[in-house]
Amino acid sequence: MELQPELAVKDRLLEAAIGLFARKGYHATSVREIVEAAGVTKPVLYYWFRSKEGVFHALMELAVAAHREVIAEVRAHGGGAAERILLLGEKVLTLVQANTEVVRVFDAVYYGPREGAPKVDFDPLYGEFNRFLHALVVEGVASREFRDGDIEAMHTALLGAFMICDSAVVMTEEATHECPAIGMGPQDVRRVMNVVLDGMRVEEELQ
Amino acid sequence: MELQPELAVKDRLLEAAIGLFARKGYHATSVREIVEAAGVTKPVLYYWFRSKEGVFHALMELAVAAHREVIAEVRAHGGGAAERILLLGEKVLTLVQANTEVVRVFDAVYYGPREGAPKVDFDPLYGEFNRFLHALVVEGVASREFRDGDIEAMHTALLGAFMICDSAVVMTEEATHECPAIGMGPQDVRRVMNVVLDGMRVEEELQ
DNA sequence: GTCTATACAATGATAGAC
DNA sequence: GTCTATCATTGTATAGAC
Repeated sequence: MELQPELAVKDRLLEAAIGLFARKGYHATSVREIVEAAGVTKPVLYYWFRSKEGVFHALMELAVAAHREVIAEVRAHGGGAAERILLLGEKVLTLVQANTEVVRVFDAVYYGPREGAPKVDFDPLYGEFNRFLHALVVEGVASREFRDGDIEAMHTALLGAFMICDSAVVMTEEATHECPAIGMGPQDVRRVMNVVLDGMRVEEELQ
Repeated sequence: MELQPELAVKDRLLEAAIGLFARKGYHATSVREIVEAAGVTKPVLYYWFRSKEGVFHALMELAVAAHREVIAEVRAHGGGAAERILLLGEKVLTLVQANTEVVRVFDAVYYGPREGAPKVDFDPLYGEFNRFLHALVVEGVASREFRDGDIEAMHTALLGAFMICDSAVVMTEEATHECPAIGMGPQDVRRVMNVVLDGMRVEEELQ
């Protein structure tokens, strides 16, 4: 008994913070709102996390763990470079789809101003994804699955293809822009990334 | 005389706001900081703009005007679909490059939480770009310059290619992610978008 | 048009009782 | 561990003098 009684309150605070950070942003969310949503009082938050920023970093750790797991799965998976690239996009987007609120929080910090925002190292999230994708492109060129072309441009184009899909999932609500007629599920990431891959594959059966 | 004496103070306030919004974000920037940076006092800001949000909307109007002009230039330009798509990417990125601070402000609002942020209609900016790009893709398919493939996927992939280049320009400072070895100028947008276009062109001379 | 001075709500954080 | 009560600070915005 008394093993994990923390989880109740701590997780309630974290859950409340996710929702509020996603809706109002980190800066605009007050400690008072978080604790009210969690049904506790201010000192409780300062007890479990050291500060408002501590809540954010606890949230970050959870996201990094989930992200690492997905990358590891694709890393362990076999198949050609193109197929693994598609699998990577598909799996990460599935993760994004299951955690839109958390992604919204990170996107806001990533694209938002650094000053005044919580100090965050995005490398375990975006950096790892990015390096893995680059390695897959290099691998594909080495195995002559891809053309011996502009590797950095290929990498960047694939990254862009994934990023726009990711955005489309997270922005669904009011952003009419992004991808007009695409519902955006894991299958759609394949469609979009395949357009890029078509420009990378060696010349034989395109389509 | 007395023709445009407003411009001095008003523009100084606007310039100060751009810098602060870009560095600290809209919400985190206080009216006090803006007026101090502009060398005036608070009531002056409330006199020229109606509120803090009024400053933001004035900034938006300037951006929309510049953006509209660039789009119109490409619209008036001749050439094939692919060449006009590349020109569009190149020109808009040049505009982005010349106004990184302003773009940072809008990116933060676009990717950031809507609640608590100034109400903004992004359609004159992103929507117009998006629709024009889509039209160019449709045009290319109709003229058999592009393959008769997945139009929405092609459009989305091109959009992603441009967006990642745009991000790379704006995020240069501390974001090691995005595009690793690409400096990102107008030429680089062509490189990246060309990878996507290679997957769209009808089968003949790839490369 | 631009100033000084200030109203008034809300913020992040803490002291100290229980 | 969780509470009540309160701190100092900062936020947007305005009244009224010049």
